[in-house]
Amino acid sequence: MPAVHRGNFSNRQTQFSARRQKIMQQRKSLPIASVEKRLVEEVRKNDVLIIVGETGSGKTTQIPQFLFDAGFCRDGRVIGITQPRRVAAVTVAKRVAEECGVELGQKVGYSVRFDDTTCGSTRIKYMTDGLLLREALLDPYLSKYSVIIVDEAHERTVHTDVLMGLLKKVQLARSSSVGDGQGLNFGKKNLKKVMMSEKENDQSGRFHKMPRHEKYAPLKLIIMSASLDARAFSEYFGGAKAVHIQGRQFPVDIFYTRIAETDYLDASLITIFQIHLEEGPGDILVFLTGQEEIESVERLINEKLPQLPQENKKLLIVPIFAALPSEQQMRVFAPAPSGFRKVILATNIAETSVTIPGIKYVIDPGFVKARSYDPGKGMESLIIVPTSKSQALQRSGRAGREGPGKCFRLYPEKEFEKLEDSTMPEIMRCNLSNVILQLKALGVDDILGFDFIEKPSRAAIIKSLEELFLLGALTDECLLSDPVGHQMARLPLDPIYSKALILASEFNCLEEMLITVALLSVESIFYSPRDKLEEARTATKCFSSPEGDHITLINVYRASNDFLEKRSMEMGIAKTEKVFRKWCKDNYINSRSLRHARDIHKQIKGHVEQMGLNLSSCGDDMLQFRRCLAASFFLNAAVKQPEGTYRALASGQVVQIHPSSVLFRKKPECVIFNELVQTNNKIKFVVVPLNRWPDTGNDNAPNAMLASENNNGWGVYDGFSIALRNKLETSCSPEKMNVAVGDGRRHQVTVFSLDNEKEIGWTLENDNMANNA
DNA sequence: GAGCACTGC
Repeated sequence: MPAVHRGNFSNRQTQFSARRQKIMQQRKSLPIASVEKRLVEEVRKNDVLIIVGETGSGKTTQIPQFLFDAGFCRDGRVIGITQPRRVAAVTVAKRVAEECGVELGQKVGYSVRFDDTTCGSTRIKYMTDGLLLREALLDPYLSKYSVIIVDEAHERTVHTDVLMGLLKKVQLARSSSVGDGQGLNFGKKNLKKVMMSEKENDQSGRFHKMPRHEKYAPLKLIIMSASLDARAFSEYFGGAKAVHIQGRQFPVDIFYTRIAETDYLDASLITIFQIHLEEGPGDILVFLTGQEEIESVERLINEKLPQLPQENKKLLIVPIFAALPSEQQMRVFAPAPSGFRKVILATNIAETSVTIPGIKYVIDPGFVKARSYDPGKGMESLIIVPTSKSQALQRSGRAGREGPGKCFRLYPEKEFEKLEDSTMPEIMRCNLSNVILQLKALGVDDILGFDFIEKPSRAAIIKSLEELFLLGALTDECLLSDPVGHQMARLPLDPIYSKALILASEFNCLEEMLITVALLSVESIFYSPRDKLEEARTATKCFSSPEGDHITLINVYRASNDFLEKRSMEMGIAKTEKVFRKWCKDNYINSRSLRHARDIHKQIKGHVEQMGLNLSSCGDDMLQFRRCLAASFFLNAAVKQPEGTYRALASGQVVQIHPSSVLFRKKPECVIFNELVQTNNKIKFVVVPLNRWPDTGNDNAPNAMLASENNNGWGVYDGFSIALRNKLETSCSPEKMNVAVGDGRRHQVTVFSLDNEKEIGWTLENDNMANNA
């Protein structure tokens, strides 16, 4: 290897200082630079400050540096900045470390799940909002922070919403009514009162005043938001002051159609060609609602393209959506070949998560596929709905990042005025079980009285409280149970998965359950592109198990493990990584999803080991594992009906097994499922991974299924407990069962024995359950 | 024999 010449070195020095100088200039030219003094002054004067910063103002990178320079990190305290997304936390931290001229992970660092670069001397810490929530579990007063900045608050993720409610309490606790160091006690409520009283008021959320405690210095809060939503935040924080910072965005001309379009896909197609033929150079970004639309528009363009004159055929179509393998996603960043115009067909991923360079034209049909949750049916749905005004603004802004742009909204201007101002916050349309479990763990006992910026419906809260109760996470008084509730709250998983792990420890199949919940926690690991459906099916067939999807998933995981172990002994890590991706590709497995599942597996394994759970394997005894699945997922049980559909026991909802399940044809008598999804308003269903009900039994652990005629009861009788909707629970043994029934009505209950799937009748009456069989 | 936007711990 040639020696490094002195000349080389000083050359690098020069390059380095040239870069520093450039960074200094860039910093100074940001719109925010001129208001540094004023901003710092406002932070000193106000405990809560709302900062409305337009795109390109530099607020995210500059404000933490201003506050650091103004002395907000004295005495080793930290400025924390939260982001809704990992990429943002990582990239912004890298940029700020460079601007400060320090090594990443020292004065400036980031912390996201699976990746923490911070150390004891970190003073400016970028992180995801969910991670700060987790931190609060260990340190309820967030004592090391002097300032917490919640960035992108207008996006209103569940984490952001919960965080703001929590920060409001922490701030109060750290200034006037400081707690006694035992956590934030916000008042206790009795479960029965909570569930039964319809006249709850919101007063109960105020927590007990406690003597002033000198231990904690006051906490400054900064909420950064886009303009439309600033007022809501200000009101929530008692009329907090809002300041506005100019951005640096190029003008975008907005065009509307004269009349409403009946077919927005067709309209998109026409607009694409219109821009291509009539407008100057620049790439086009089209917002569509999903993979299916993207693929069909791509096909339509390619069909029309040959009809164009030779000189106009230079159009490059690039799709992007989250489920697309990373290598294909990367294609959007590559510049189009000379003379070509790039047309990017994207889902919402291009709205905030991915910034694509070179966009001059945006086509916005005005629709989005949105998830919502019906607490009554316990069912999620994905439905195409109109965007909100702020979403439309966000989309059009994508055309003005590098120069003036144009946005074509495929609806009339008067329709825009009718749109909602902002998208409904996620917390209003999701299952709250996880949120509630975390709040309980943070010492918030009265969920109905919690000061949410926007309170979820009472029905949704009650439903989730009930679910947590049935899982054993809450006591009769609606407090976190010990140890189960506390253990569940510690695990970064859906509560039902956490419970499954705890039970698996008793069933001696924790290793199998760890693999299962890791894989259930990620996006599907099976990748089947439409044009290669048959090949994909053949490839995945060798993993599939007649015992259900859960066991099929375990088979894939074990196969990938075997492959990795064998290869990593033969070759280095880098090479292993490469052949691993090849292995995934050959088997039609999404390597990104599998990698993600492996990360989760590793993290959760660490947690359960710390918790002292019994990390054992049931080996090839899958019956034991299926018993454990039945006992864990009893809330998600369904039984076959005469006509071949299924009835979900918890809700009575009629559902069907999704064709992607290995049990789709088999149609076993009883199943447990992983999710219930309704798509596009039809009487659909989707029951993803299923476990076939065990068909051979074991006298010592007689698992059975309970289903009452009027859908009021459900549960799995596993020799330990029966859970019944409407009044809950009791312990029992096979011989003697005492089931408390609050409404005093007679319930006809059917028990499906696992031995031979035969039915045994039970009558449930008041507090007694008598065997009818 | 159908299809699932996007994040996050």
